[in-house]
Amino acid sequence: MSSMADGTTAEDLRARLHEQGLRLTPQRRLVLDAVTRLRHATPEAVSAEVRRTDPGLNASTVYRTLELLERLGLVRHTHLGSGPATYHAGDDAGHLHLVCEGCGRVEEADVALAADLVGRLHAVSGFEPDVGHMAISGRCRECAGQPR
Amino acid sequence: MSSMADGTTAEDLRARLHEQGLRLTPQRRLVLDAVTRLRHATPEAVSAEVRRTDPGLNASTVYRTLELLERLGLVRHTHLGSGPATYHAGDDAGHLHLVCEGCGRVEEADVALAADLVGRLHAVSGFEPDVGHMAISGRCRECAGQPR
DNA sequence: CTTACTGCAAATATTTTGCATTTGG
DNA sequence: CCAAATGCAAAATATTTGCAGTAAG
Repeated sequence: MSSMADGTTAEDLRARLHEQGLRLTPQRRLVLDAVTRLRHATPEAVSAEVRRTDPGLNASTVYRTLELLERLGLVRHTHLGSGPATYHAGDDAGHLHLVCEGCGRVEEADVALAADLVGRLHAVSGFEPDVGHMAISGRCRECAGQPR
Repeated sequence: MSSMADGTTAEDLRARLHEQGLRLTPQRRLVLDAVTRLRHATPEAVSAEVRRTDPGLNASTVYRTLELLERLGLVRHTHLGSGPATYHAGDDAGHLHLVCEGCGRVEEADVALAADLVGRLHAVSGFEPDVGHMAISGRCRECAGQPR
């Protein structure tokens, strides 16, 4: 019940680590699992999730592991507004993040919606947006009318 | 040399404050001046700037003042990547922020470039983006090719 | 065995808060 | 005068780091 297609991801993980003389530890497996399962999880949330399995797993290990997994290209992080960054599995990168200033919820939207913007930006200033990393704040349908 | 058209802004500030029974203090004037002069300044940068005039001005006053000015609609903040938020004068809001992951520089672009995206998002999910608050990370022309 | 990894505790960095004193109006 | 604002110091939050012990391969 802890994983679905995670067998593949775990193999990936092992392979990527060994390529660089690094080791596959239970902690690293747990962190990757948690990020995959939770979407848009803060380091704090990841810690809470992994501790359900290993209550002794330390926060600094979570931070170090997230950083490592990002270097390996297995997870990515985005800054959604004021709080801590949120992490998501790397193969889950193909969407825009819509952050509601009213209720704080995070929606996702197809990156294709930004195709026009990407093209224009590139034409105008040579800037190459990292679309999957883009956080757009605003108001969701429900919060749209309300004052604040 | 400390202000150009700031006389207007200072009047604005006084008026807005008095509307709500609040007071115009030298500290508040200095903070608004600094935000206007520096573009995209972190609270830290604002502190440094105001201390050039008033070395005793406390950091917590800067934080409190930035929050106040934002409530009054005179400044806005944006989260540009990992660091602290950056503040800019409110009437300076009409641009997108392009943050380069390579060199860290912040470019600005016309909000009109995002018109298509805004329309599509609204159509698809009812989401109303706050365009002036949008931070887009990616690679600027200079850093575009490079590995990382 | 060897060296990478973890846990822990302490150090940083950033922002917030309570309270006594000062000050704008 | 009096309520609002500041300065200061301590608290809260978020993240990083050094190091001694543990464990992957």
